[in-house]
Amino acid sequence: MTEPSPVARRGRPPGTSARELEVIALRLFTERGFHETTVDEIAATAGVSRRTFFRYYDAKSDVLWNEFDNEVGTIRKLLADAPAGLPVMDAVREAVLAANHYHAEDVPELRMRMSLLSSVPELAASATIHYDAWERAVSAYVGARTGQPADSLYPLAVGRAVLAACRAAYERWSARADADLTVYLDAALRALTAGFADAALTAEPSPSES
Amino acid sequence: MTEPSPVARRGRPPGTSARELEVIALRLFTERGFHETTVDEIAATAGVSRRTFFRYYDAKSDVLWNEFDNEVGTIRKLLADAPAGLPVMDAVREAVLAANHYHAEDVPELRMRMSLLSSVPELAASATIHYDAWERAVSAYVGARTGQPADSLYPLAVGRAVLAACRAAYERWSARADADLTVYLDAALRALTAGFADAALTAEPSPSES
DNA sequence: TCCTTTTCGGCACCCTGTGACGAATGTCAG
DNA sequence: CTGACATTCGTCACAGGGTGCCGAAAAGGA
Repeated sequence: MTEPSPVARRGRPPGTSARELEVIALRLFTERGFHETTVDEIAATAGVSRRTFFRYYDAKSDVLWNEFDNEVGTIRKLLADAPAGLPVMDAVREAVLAANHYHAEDVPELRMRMSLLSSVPELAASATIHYDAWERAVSAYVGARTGQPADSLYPLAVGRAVLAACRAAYERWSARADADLTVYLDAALRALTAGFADAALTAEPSPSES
Repeated sequence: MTEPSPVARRGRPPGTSARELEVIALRLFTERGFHETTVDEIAATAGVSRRTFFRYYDAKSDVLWNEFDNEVGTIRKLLADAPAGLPVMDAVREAVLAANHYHAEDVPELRMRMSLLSSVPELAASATIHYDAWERAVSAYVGARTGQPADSLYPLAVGRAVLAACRAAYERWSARADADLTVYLDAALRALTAGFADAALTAEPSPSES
């Protein structure tokens, strides 16, 4: 992501990386379960000490939120470049969809991560803090477009409701695995923009390629 | 709440109650902060041991979710009694508003609790599990009314989006304290049902009686 | 070789949460 | 009054998450 410096650095070289810890943790969590895997085991597998793990991540659960946190920056950028004439909710939907196009080779890992995040209560709880930044990215855009403070009722409600719809889409996609993630996201966000007026318009996506 | 048995019970009488622990914890959290207050201190103030606290609540943070958990039952009941002719989203909005009428004397405590729940990250994280039951109450109703499984995309999205809008209302009410909570809830839910089409319809409530 | 920089490891410590088990405190039956 | 029963409580031990502290390790640069 950010390695424009193949130049030799100064101090002792890192013994691992945030990404390596993430991959190892995801594997161990999937194999043995989240609660059954201790931070010591993750660190030991990576060949570092427990103390070092907590230098890369503030909490055990944070190790699975790397990619999601990156998505926030992507959405901010997409919203900033959205055409000013586009209706607000359309701009939001398109930005969210664009930020959720994954390469086919990344899908299996994405599935595992989402499966854990929705099935393990402790991980679901850790979501709140990370969701917050995502919501505020949307709220900030909506506030700017409507000329209201980002923390007033309308932008706040939009930001949270949009994430709520996306979470529903994530969850159904994760459970069914029969269509592209963006199909679910599009359906949920269109239903939201329609005020959930007609349930028939939001039937489950029909099977297609994943 | 449930004390239809003034008859003498059998074993050793309880040394405290869930409610007493809640009041004590709320006071200590407000005075010293959540993280700065240990479970030992709460228990000691109530005159019981730490182990006993965890017999009343599964986690330190659960102590502030008592009332909210009760609200879920109320909403379920209100939705069950909603007239079948009423549009789904209207029924949901009316049920939520009815469940959030508080006596004036309960408002200060409600404010303190909500203030903590939204300002302390650790408490915000604990919200997920409790919100889940709330969302499922709405999803179940929406699923029943639309003839879809409660865990399919549309009911799921509605349940979560409704809660999201309510949380935005809770937060603004908590921050401004200038109008009745139901005014904020009504505004947020109407904006949601309108698909967030017109921001002007969702200006902040103007000052009135609290 | 010595200095600076950066990361790492180990240790001590506090707190949350849980299981086990016996003691405390009440009612009820005889 | 006494013993059986039921329910809650307190103590203890323990695993694990998370943090502050400090010296050691491993690099580059002068």
